[in-house]
Amino acid sequence: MNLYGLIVFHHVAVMGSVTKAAEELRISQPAVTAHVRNLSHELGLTLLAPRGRGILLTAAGERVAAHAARVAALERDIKRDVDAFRSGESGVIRIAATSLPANFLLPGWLMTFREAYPSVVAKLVTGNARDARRALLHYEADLAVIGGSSEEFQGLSHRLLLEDELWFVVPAAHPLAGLSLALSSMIEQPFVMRETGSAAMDRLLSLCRVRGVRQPTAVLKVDGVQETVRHVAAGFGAAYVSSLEAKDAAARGEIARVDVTDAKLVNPIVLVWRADDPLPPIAAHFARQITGDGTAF
Amino acid sequence: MNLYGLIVFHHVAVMGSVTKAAEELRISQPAVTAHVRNLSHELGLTLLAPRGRGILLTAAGERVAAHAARVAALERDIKRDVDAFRSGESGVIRIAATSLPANFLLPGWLMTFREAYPSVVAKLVTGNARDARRALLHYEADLAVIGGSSEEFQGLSHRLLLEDELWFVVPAAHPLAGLSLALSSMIEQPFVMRETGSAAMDRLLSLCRVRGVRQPTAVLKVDGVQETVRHVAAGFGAAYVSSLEAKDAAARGEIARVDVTDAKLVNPIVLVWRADDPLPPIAAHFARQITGDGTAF
DNA sequence: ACAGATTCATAATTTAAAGTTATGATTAAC
DNA sequence: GTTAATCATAACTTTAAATTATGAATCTGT
Repeated sequence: MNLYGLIVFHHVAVMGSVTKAAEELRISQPAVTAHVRNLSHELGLTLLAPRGRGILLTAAGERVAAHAARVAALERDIKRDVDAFRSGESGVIRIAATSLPANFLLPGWLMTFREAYPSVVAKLVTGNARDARRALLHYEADLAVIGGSSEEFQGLSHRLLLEDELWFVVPAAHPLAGLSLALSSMIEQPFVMRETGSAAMDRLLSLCRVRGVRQPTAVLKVDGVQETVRHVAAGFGAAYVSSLEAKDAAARGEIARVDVTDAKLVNPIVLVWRADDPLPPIAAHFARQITGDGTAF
Repeated sequence: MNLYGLIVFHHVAVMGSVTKAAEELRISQPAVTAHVRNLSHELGLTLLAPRGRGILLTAAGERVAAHAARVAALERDIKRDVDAFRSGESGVIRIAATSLPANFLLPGWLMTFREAYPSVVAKLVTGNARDARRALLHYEADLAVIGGSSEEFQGLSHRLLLEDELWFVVPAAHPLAGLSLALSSMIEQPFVMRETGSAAMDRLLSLCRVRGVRQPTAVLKVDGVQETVRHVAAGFGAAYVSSLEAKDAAARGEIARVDVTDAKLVNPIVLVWRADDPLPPIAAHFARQITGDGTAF
């Protein structure tokens, strides 16, 4: 079915005149007549009847005109939505993130963003850094926020968002609480570790290998972001965690930091996106918000 | 916006392939590529991204594809409805009728028709014969059922549906009940008449004029179809009415017929339509039902 | 790793659609 | 009865949409 013919007929029906429809559409009157004739032939219905020196819609014409109005309305609606999408007013932001940013950074960022763009829909998938990069390359996400590694990657661009300090923490009442000491001493402590490798613990293990210090021993293996800190607070042992994870509990006096003078690592948290193709406008807005600059993404 | 381009893109989105979409649309692959390119340019959005040796929809593409699916669905819906309309399965029958057929004939006819065509919508306007003809000529109705006159009319065709007998009726207990007598005697009775001229009473008045008999005298003027018979039954006087109006009351013994030997008129009831243009299919079906033949309307 | 097949994009060309101007028939208006 | 308005038709031009042919990139299977 020729939908443009329907749109032309819609104008004829609304104006009640072939000539007026032609003026509105900025085409000639015979062009409108031809469209109506073609549509009429295609549908097998007589749409117009001569009425005086003008025209009048037949019953079939009235019925088809009602449908034509629906098409015109749908077209307007699509146009409106596409404009909103192009300008970045609405759309879907698909984000892949590792657990630290997914739990400690993105909730706040997305909340702020939502105030400026209320019609945004965010889809957040949490996984490890490899999952996140795979999601980007498989077009399952448009942005990734990855904590713990800032390696270059084929086809991906990245940008440092912040450098998260890694802290050794112990229960608040622990003898080492608040002290300064060397890694070799700290490592003697029993550690609470994440079951699935966390970026922080990976960094610690490789640091020990480099320094020739023995590997830390796990007194407890837990799963989940909050659980490590909770179990430290409960007295199970020390842990090596992101300052973001530890900050709140430390402020509440549940755990305490230990200053290990020869192990001051930071955990880079980077924004990653596909290097080649442009971000959806709404995702670009979000990226500009969290990087705080007007770089083209 | 080029809606056909959207339809083409819809096929690409559904098939996930330019080539498969081209096969489905029975056009060449470069034609599909060109449509997508044009649409992309028109909307100012990148819709497709190369993915391996195929393509993948971008976020914008997904969003536009969702709209394209709506357009495709609407097109199917319109096609379905237009087919139903063309075949006469559905549609609107606009009927203009005079009061007698509107009250005594059309209710039954429309009820029967509705059983065969449940999705029909009937619009019935009641008026006098002139109103009904005007409604036809002004395209406000497609069919008219007119009682009482069967004159030719410019631009209108007609067909006799039935010949309704006109009866003189009196209250059941009236001395004339069931008798045979001449018009000159009958006319002495006081008559119940319709306020607005009914076809039956018009015929009676002109008959009296032709026969040189004096005009009947009105003992009561009422308005409405049923009211005349009711007031006769109540004993107000005689009346000259359609057999259709009187039949039920006569069968219930509320009124009685008087056989006036020299005044046996019939009231032709005709179906009328515009001579020049074809009836809407559904109206043609209805016309065939009530005429009981397969004449082309 | 390489030959062959698949998929999409581009270029050149043809075909079909859509648009134009000019003009005629019909009807309304003065 | 003349004039103006409206739509339909015809002849022609322009634009859009299709075609075939071909090239670049990528996957498949040996």
